[in-house]
Amino acid sequence: MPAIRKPQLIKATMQAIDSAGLQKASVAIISRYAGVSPAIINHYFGGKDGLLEATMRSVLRDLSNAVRERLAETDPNDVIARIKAIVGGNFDSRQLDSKVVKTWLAFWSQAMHHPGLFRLQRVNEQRLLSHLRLELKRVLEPERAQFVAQGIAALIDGIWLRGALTPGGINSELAQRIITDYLERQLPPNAALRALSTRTAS
Amino acid sequence: MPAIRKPQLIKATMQAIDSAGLQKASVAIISRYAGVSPAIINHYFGGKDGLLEATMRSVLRDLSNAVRERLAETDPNDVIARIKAIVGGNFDSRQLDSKVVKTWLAFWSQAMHHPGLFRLQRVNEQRLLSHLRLELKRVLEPERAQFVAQGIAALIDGIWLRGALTPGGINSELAQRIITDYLERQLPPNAALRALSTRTAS
DNA sequence: TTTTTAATTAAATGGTCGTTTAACAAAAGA
DNA sequence: TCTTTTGTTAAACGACCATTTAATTAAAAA
Repeated sequence: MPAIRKPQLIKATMQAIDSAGLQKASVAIISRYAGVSPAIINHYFGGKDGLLEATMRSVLRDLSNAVRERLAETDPNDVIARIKAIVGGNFDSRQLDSKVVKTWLAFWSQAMHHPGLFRLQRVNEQRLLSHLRLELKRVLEPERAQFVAQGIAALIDGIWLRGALTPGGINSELAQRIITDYLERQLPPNAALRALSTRTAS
Repeated sequence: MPAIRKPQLIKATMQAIDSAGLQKASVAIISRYAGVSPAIINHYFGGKDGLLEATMRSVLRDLSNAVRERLAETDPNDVIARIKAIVGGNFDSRQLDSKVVKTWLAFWSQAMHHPGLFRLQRVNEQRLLSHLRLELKRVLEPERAQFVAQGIAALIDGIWLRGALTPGGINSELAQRIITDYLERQLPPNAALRALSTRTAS
């Protein structure tokens, strides 16, 4: 099993979805993008369903990797910076090309009626929420942290959703400005300082 | 042409999408939900595409009607109340059942690759934005109004999107609380008063 | 080099798709 | 009532679908 084939087919799947839509992304079209025979999809993924699930997994993994990378190089005690890192990871330029955004939306819609994709989507959604809540709890009361986390998550997904239908795609800078602005108006005036002093006191 | 058929088929389409997804919503399945023959779809809508477009148009029309109704019975000079009316219309209980939300999302995803649906979606999106901007301009500077309008629109769509994958569906009360909270933190402290006094002075 | 295994494909299969055609039923008009 | 129009359907059509089979090519092992 050449290690090249799987990523190659996943990329071809995204191209097919980008240009024809999930509806018309048949194994014939996908394999044509990959320059291989249709039968090979069954050989590597056990069927079209397996390929689609792998493709969605790939999109979600890349996204959460972008978040993880940014969190890793952010001061563990700078709450505001950490939330901005989470947001920034969700608007990482590598993830914002049309191919990825359209695939993401197509799968979100598909997940409603596909248990495998549904579970994937849900796990990811919960992880985003809990990352946000974890940081927010250091500067807000727990229930308030939950509330704001939901607001930020809705903003992220809403901007992605609208970006999928905007000719120019997602405006990463504007997106982060909207969310940062939301965040700053939710935090107490000196939240950054308080978070730091809490740490030094413990 | 019995006037009953068209709405009947549109409703059947939403039922099919709700329970099987747009992918598997074939004319056979849709017509079975409507209790008629598959051929009748071509007779009334000229083809499956016509039915899908009519269904999307129906969903979007119902939504903007809900907004219009609420705006009509709101004081034209109470900016905050008017924005809340727009938001409330987008979370009207009549529009929030699974059938409608799933159909909405399926079409949003579909619109990316279907010029007819794309145009529909885009017109609606712009109308929401301009309704919001119009009101916000009375209490905020124009560019700030545009900024906040985008934030509110993203929150609305993001909450719908996330609601489509939440087992319990959209929590209308929480949704409106999140957006109202956002709005109030964006407005100057006495925005309501200022808007009113502007009117009485003109 | 020969043999064996792995990767790939062309072709065939059964199924479902959306649409069309031609026949049938029901209602409306004469 | 008889005729004509309208609404509806069953059946057939060709196209495309995902998947399987058996044959072919390429790589690895002997």
